[in-house]
Amino acid sequence: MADLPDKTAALIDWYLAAVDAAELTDKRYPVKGMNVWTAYGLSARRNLDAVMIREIEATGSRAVEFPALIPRTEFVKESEHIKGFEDEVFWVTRGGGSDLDIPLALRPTSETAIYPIFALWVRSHRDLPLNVYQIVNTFRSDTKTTRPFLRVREIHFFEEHTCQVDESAATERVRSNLAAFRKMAEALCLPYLTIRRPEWDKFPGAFYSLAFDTPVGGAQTIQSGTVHHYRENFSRPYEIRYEAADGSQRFVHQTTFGLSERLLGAVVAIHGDAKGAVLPAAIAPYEVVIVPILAAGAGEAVLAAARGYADRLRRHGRRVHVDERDDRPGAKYYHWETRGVPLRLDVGPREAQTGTATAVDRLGRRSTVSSASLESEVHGILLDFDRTLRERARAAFTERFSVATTLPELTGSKTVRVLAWCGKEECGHAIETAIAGGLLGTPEEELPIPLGDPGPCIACGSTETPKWAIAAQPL
RNA sequence: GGGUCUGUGGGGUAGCUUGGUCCAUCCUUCGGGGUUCGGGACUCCGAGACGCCAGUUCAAAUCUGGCCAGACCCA
Repeated sequence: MADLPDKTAALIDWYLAAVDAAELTDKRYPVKGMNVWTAYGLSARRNLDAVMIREIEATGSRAVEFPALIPRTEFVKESEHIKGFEDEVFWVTRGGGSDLDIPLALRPTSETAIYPIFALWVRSHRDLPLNVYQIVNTFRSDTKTTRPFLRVREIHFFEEHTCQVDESAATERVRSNLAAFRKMAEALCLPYLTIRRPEWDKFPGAFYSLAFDTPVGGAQTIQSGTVHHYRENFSRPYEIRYEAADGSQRFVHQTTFGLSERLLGAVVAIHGDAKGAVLPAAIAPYEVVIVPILAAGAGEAVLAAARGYADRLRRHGRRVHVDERDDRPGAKYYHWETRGVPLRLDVGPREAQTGTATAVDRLGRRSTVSSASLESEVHGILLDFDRTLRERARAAFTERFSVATTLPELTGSKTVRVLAWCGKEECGHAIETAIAGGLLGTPEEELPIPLGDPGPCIACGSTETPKWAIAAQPL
């Protein structure tokens, strides 16, 4: 079995090989940026979806689904939005043998599909807030190099769209989304920083955009989600109005919250090691794989014990697989380690006889569990596994930021950089050029490294309105 | 968006300049058999490819064009 490329030396090469080896996706489909979801990968994705659904529904959001095709006439109503997306929209221009009178856009995102209908749904302040989400595929004709999960042209997209009575209610919805994402990231053991994007990089049409960025090594980050405040930018062109209690007609203030399979990519990139993927229990297709060790003569008793353990764990809601393939145990260990399974239980003649199992978690920690307390011990091991993953990722997270005080320092940077920025766009672009990446924006929360007040702008030296900002390269 | 390059079994390669000797080769993968089974087993038998579509030619993996996919560089 070929070893993976070194993760610290060549992160992207490691990532591509690790995703491939874990069989999370098959990238041989002959359309650029569109990959096949394998059974294993789809299972992980559905578990990820379940985490999103659980946390967003806890905040009162309900699932809807809108069509994938949007008439050009609706698509073009908000000018900033169109400018932002027109270069990457796939158009459907023919139906059967004839050209369509009105071309149909294959949604790159769903504002323009949803908002004409929101205008029908929202009549009164009693209809508000309107909080709905959908998990659908969206399409963007990205011209850059595509990468499984991180940059694809068919995106598995979670998008919440909301309508609120006014700006402050919308701001409150943004905060609620940030809190929901905090819980999702907790389940994925994923550290991140919430960053307010600069004006030129916000979502097209948004009032402001907040993004969740996770440093993954070197100066590189993965943007794993965004929350946008739209104010009335869309409700005006789409005429989403309501009658307030005082009888006046008002436009709603809107927000959106977007996530995608990038989260899965971020999880692989953050937790994976030299053996391959490492998946937190919340999204692992199998939380536990049982490997029966079928030494000559003891086969039946061993298999019976292994299957018995699996049944009991399944009754407790665990996702369990018994690897009964005719293969040697060592080969099976590597197989499941590459796929990131959190916990392995070995059951051989010894264990079958003593009523135990040998537990080895994906971090290589070994213990013996006894049949009598199987369910609770496995539960405890998985909790500890996630906790350790979280702590390990958090420790690495704090080391992935460093302060830069001059532009030349940004060149060839080995970490994400924290720097003082005056807020001017031209200075922002100078910073982006220097780091050969992006100015992610200004952090919305405390940074993981100690900081005083920001000094003069790293680009122009102005001391008027410097703020701490983050510069990085996209993976 | 512009440019350069690449595409050979499931994965990695040789062959391409100068068309025929080539349906090759190694490590793996897959199917079957046997010996095995507590950290990537061994062995035997077998399967499997020239990105796609045209063109040139007696003859195309090889030359030409278009398309698709991928990599890198520039904007």
